[in-house]
Amino acid sequence: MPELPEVQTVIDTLKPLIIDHTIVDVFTNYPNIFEQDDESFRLKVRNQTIKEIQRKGKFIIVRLSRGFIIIHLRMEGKFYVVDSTSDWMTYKHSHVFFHLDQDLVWIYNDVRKFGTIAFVENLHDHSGLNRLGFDVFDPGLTADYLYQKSISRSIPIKTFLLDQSVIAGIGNIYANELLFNIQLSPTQPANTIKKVECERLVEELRHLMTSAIKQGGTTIRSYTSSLGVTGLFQLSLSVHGREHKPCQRCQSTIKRIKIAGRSSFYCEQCQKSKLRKGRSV
DNA sequence: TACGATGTTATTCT
DNA sequence: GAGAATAACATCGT
Repeated sequence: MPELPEVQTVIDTLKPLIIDHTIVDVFTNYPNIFEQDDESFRLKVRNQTIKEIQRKGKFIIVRLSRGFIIIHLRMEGKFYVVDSTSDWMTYKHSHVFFHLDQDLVWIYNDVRKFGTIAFVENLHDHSGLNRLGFDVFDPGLTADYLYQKSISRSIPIKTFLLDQSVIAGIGNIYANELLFNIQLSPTQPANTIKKVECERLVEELRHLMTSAIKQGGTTIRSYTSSLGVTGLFQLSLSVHGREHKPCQRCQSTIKRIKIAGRSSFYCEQCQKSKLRKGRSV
């Protein structure tokens, strides 16, 4: 699935295709995708016009004339926008079909069916959105904020970075990349990270995400953004997926371990865990 | 063949 | 409350 840069790429690609179009009707062959009853979802969005598409963390927010559609692509969700006269009925793993005006079909496709779609009248009605901390690019995300949040957390820094209620938008790939870039061990407890390291974390995080978005998002395995636009950033990954390969900084061998059930790639030489008694700022 | 792994999040446990 | 385990599902590689 899409990480934040892919979500942004999907939004950028989708905007010119569906904004100002009206949803004529909605069909699904897998109602569980919806967080509510599929018939009530249909009645809520029918005859509404798509006004804007934005993002918070990895949630996609589609603003309608009245209310919002909140979409999370989870692991493998993606969109297609096709002409209604094409053979869209035959697409594999397509689960939701938004029939738009001017003979367009906006399709939600999800091999693993992990994604979610909901309609809400107001953004604060959505529990997933409510849980999120500051988005990666939200000015409220500062080193100080991160430091304060880390004080009560003994979990590995990598797990802390993946906690969407702290920072919204970091996924497994970018957590691995980020820690490699600033040379922190993924296993180091969050409450041993110094404030100056929080500053570097925030700075490098934005730099990493910005350059990934510029390159159209990462593609690993099955992901393609709408209309088959494929990201190119996977060529730029420094550690993720590079187990047994030489570290690009020191040539020693990249290791892979499990942290909180997620594959974590790192260099034992460059990313040594610094054990500290307490911590100084 | 069977099992483990895959970019995520919410829920349920201890 | 914090943190770990598990579930939702399909596919691919070992």
